[in-house]
Amino acid sequence: MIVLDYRDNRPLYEQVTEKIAHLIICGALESNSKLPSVRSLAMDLSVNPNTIQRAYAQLEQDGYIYTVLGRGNYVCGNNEWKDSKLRELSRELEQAMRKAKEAGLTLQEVTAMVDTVYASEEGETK
Amino acid sequence: MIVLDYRDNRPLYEQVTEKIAHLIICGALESNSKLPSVRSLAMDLSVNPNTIQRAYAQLEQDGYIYTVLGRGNYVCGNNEWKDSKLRELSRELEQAMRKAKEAGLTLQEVTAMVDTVYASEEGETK
DNA sequence: TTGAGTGTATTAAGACAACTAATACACTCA
DNA sequence: TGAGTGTATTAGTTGTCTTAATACACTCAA
Repeated sequence: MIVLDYRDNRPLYEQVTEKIAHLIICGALESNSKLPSVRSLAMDLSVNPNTIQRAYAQLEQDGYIYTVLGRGNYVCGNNEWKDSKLRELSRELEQAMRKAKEAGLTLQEVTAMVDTVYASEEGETK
Repeated sequence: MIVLDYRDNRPLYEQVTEKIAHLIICGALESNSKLPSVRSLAMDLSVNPNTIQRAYAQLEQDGYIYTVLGRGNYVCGNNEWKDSKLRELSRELEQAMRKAKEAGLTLQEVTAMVDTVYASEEGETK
């Protein structure tokens, strides 16, 4: 299911998190399907169960999966993770915008920035 | 000039940086006036000169002060730090905007956000 | 009820980075 | 030339991050 790269100097739990998130985004893991248990995946990858536990906790935090105690971990319904991520990024954007305004960024300048960012590719603004 | 707070768990150099930046922003330190030397301020605060050196380096990086080798550190001309900070925050804003767009934030939504942020106080957009 | 399978919590060891200090070096100017 | 200034190098201490070891708690089928 997953292969760890020990030359990668990022932590193991982060690699696991990223790879599983990628599988979910790609659609390789269907909604509500069961993920491998903490212990079995840990065995597969030859790491401690806590490492997988941390990755799963992160994935739950990010809205990719949900946990049922004593039963296992499951992939969230479609787009739940998308909404979660969008909300988070929107919060960050608004915070950055307020700080920039505070520092003196004018309405004209931020409007120009929006135009630039949203014109940089095809008009996929729905 | 400055009092360090040892209950504050932030690093000393950061406290020094912040307090001096505050004095400059408030106007308590005039443009082109000389700051205490690395060694004298270190003596005052009973810390190592390197700690002050690091704080001054940060302040220079942020555009608050400038250094003349062998002579000392001086407060920058008005608004130099302002421009520097504005540029930095603009970069961060644009980056946050691109990420949010990537995650699916629509043009309508970001436009609404701009309206909200820039309407929250009086129209000081010049 | 019980035991196998599951997630969770606590604690500790090792690696690593951040912070600060000690010290030596280099520049300016009276 | 020497006193005052900023700069660079190195090292010790401290704290944080990552991972593992281990024990605890929940679920469900037999």
